[in-house]
Amino acid sequence: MATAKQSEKDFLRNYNIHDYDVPLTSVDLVIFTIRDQALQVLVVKRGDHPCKGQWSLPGGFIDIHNDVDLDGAALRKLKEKTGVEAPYLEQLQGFGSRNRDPRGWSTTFAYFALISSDRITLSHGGNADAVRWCPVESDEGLPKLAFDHAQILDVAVQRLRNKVEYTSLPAHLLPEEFTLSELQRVYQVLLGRLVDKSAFRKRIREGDFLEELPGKWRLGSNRPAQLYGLRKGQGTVYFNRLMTGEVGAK
Amino acid sequence: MATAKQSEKDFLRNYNIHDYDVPLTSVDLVIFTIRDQALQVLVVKRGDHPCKGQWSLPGGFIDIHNDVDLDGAALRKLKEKTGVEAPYLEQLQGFGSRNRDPRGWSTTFAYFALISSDRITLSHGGNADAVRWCPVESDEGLPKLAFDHAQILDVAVQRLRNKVEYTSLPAHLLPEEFTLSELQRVYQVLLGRLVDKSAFRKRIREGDFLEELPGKWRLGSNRPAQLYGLRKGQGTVYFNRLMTGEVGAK
DNA sequence: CCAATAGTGTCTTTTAGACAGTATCGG
DNA sequence: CCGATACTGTCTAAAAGACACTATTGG
Repeated sequence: MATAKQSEKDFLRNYNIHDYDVPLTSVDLVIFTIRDQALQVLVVKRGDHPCKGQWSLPGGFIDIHNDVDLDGAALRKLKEKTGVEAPYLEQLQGFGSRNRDPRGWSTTFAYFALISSDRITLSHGGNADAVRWCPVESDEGLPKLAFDHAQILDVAVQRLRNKVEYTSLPAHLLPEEFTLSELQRVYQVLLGRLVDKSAFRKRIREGDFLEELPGKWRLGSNRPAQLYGLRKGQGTVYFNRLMTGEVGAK
Repeated sequence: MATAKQSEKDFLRNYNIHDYDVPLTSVDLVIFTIRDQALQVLVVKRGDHPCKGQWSLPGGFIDIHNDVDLDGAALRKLKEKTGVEAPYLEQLQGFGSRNRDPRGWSTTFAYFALISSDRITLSHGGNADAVRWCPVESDEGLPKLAFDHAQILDVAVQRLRNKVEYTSLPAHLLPEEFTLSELQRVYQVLLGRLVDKSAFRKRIREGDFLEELPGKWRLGSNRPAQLYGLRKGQGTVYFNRLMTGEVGAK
């Protein structure tokens, strides 16, 4: 047994990754928010080669001396761009091919994040217009993205829209306190259709992931609205049916 | 404009990945099948360091000179181990950290595959018992796996069991021709519970992803059963509700 | 009082759930 | 005829869908 262990030790001592041809590895982020009643995504202007000057998703190489794991690397990059500490962050999908980066075979771990737009101050590196929000839908609003980032964004939007149908994810796009009507509007923006108020509220109530904030109200020139917050220590709720209804269908 | 292009060319000419510290990158496979009415997974005995002699999931480094993209790399490895060409293959999740491999910071793209056990002849490299199927459940059946492969397997099993509740995925675990009862048994094995026959068949019929094979029957000492096959050119079907029923609940 | 938005009640329609029943083979 | 498995029909219960109704503010 000592021999086998010794043999492994010898192997590791002699192992040098620089002897091999390996792909590049990065982490890229698709950071979503709701602004002006529309789904928007964060893009940055590249300051370095390759694709210098083009817009792209925020991201970059893994720093093997400082990053501990993939999630950590993604969180680090999110913090660098937005200052946000603990939003909703989920691994989206890996992408990798010999073509996607002119420097050679490269892979990326794409993450997608949901944040409330009012929690953020965009950190513009040196360049003043280096970071901005873009509406996902409008054809003129979204610039051509570097690398395969348009494809990554597509996959992310699909995944988000899909999950809206059966999860409580959209709540992460709102500030800490919000009304049910505000939440419903977010769902409607993401779904691209109106949903029935009564059915929506029944659904949310049964999901049981919100808590009423006692005595807190959104005031206006109408009936005050109860404020809610995400129930602590409760992850994403998966409903057991899709949201199939549409208002005015009959 | 010519200057910017030239600048990018100069940059790429001088770029050498060996100047940087990058992580290792591999692709690992969780290959599922149904054998003996149980969910089983393919494991291989490692022939090389590190973790030589330990069981692990099949996989290995990306070959940047021959692989075109991630999916291609995964398909190549699947073919090497099982000879299967076109099963159900889906990217599971990326894993990466400084600890998971003794050689240093490493990442892996885990895939999961579903295949029919009767389509396969395991290709035993040089070593006769280098590849085998293991039941996923039984505690004694599954050996300790190298690296973080136990965790990867866990995530894969969770994902599969989850998708069974609302997709047509389990059909890929059967041979080309099968009966509805056989399909129901697969669902039951994966769900770990019995489901009502009538409700099951209604669900499958409405999913409309199977086609009756006219004049083909499974015979026995009972009423013959209609054989079905997957409808061509139709991807996975997502039902809009979970399979909530349980037999004998009332 | 009116406009505007918040929130609830109720009837209808759909569909899953439960289980009993019929069908068709070999022996 | 019997055992076994395939397949269908029907009643019931529960939930979603549709929409009208009431509630409460500011002006």
